Parts: sequence; C-alpha cells; structure tokens
Amino acid sequence: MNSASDSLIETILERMRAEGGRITQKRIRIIQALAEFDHPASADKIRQSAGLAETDLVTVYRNLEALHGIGAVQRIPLENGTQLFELTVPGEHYHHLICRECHQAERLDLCVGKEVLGRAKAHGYSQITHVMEVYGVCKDCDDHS
Amino acid sequence: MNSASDSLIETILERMRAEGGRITQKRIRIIQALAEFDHPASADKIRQSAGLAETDLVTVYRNLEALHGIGAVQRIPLENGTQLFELTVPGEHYHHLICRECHQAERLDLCVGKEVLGRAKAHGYSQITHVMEVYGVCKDCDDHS
DNA sequence: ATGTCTGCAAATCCTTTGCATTTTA
DNA sequence: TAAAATGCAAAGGATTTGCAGACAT
Repeated sequence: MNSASDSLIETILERMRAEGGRITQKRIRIIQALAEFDHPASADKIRQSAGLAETDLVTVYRNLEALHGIGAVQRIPLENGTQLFELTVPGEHYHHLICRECHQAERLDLCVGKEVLGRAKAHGYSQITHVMEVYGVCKDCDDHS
Repeated sequence: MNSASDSLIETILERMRAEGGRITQKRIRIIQALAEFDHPASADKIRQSAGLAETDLVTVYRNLEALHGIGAVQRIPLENGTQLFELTVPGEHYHHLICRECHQAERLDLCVGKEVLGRAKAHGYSQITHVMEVYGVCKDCDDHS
C-alpha cells in the first residue's frame, strides 16, 4: 500500500512475534486487508478482501481474536448483534457514516473521545473504549426507492 | 411506581393501542418492569423482573420488538453480540457506559445527536440513527481481578 | 522439536420464525 | 368475529470449541 500502513503492519507483526504468535501467510493477508479498509468490516468481508475466500471463517475469527488480544484490532458491536472489526492505530480512531442499503461508508471527522474518557473515568471505569457509528440512507439509495 | 413513570407507561399504552396493538397482562408487566429499571437489561432479566419466569422468552422478545417498533424501547448492543433493552421516552434515546465483565450498564448523559444529524444531512443522508456506547471495566470488576 | 495455526465438524448462544391455539377488543 | 398475542418446537445466524493434522520458528 503505502509507507504509513506498511509501518503499521510491521509494528503489528513485531508485537505478534513478541507475544509468541507466528507469522503465517493468512495472518499477513488478513492484516493487510484490515489495513486497506478505511472503515470497520465483518469477518466475512475481511476474508473476501484478503483473498481468502476458500479459507474457513474460523481461521479469520481466530486471527481477529489474536489481533484483538494484542490490541491491534477493535471489535465494533452493531445494532443487529453482529460485529465489525477494525485495525486500531495507536492514538487514532475513526467514526463512520454508513448507508443501510448499499453499505457505503464515509469517514466522519468527529471526535467525542476526550469527553467520553473523562466521563467514564469519573464513573470509576478503566480500559475505556467507545463505539460510534452513524447509520442512514444515502442520497442515491433514497432516490432509487 | 411514581407519576412520572405512570404517565410514561400510559403514553406507551396509548401509542400501542393507536398502532393496533392489544394491551395484555404480560405486555403491561413487561412495560412496568422496563419502567422500574434505571438501566438497560437483557430480555431474560426483564422477564424475571416482570414476574414472568414461566413465560416463554419468545413472548418477551416479541413484546420488546413491538415496543421497539413504536419507539418505546431502545436496543443496546454489547461487545459480545447480545443486546440489552431500555425503555425510552418516544423520540429520545440514551447512551451508556457498559462494563465488559459484569455487563452492568449505566446511562451516560452525553449525546452527539445534534452534531451527528447535521453532519449526516450535509452528506445527503436521511433516516439517521446512531450507535454510541462506551465500554470499560467498572471499579468493582477491576478490584476483583 | 515444539508450540502455534488451520480445517472440519459440531456445538453454543441469543434471537427469530412457523404454526396452531388462545386472547383481546 | 377478526386481528393480535402466546406457546412450543424448530430454525437461524454469528461466533466458538475440540481435536487431528499442517506449519512456523
């Protein structure tokens, strides 16, 4: 891709090694696929995007779990009970505007992190994360219906 | 309970009637149980709290869905893929601070709705909703680990 | 060599659906 | 009486687990 995501990928791989994980081809492709997304994606979408259509979804889930375990992936629960996965760049996170119909997703430059963190700490909570995703129907889909 | 929740319950029942729904004993007890909670709860917890231990969970889910349909109940997705339910004043919604370990959830008086709505409309989106939930580990759970 | 990954199958959990029966209005 | 709610059983979908064989270091 580009040098930015390359160095992110390298950082993740190093941490994975440090934690005793192995660097397999599938794992690399999954990380690359995650790095290419600019929005959260489902395990199945990640599998497709990684060119692993023939790979068992279990393997994708296990890799996502392993990545989550080293803090490289964030899980995002949705309204319908499923979850999405997103590569976590230390010190950064994004929110999105997602079309319910065509699933197009645009990044929203909006940050409530600071406020949320303060509030959560005031309640005695630690290890704070937050999820914020905005859903709607985009203009194209609205016109076509 | 008190006059505030009584009037909320009455409002909900009227709305339910207006939509062609029937007012059954179980439905009333489910709404009352929801009204007594000051935080989101699982379908099973709601069933217990409503004194409907013998009632099929399906019935609880269907009632929660019906209430959601008239805007009286909000669904809150958890990180583990399950969901909690909370009574809401029709037209309003809340955000929460949820413990990853004990799943305790408290309401957060914080909403980015206005900002989000403007942003989404500027992008040409309609029928906007948003999910925002904050996850962490509460003090009790942190102490016990 | 040793511990980690992968695949296959089956299990699990929460939630939803189908259909016959009961209840509300 | 007609439409809606309920119960039971079974299905559904996303995710997880067990175990044997394959792979990375």
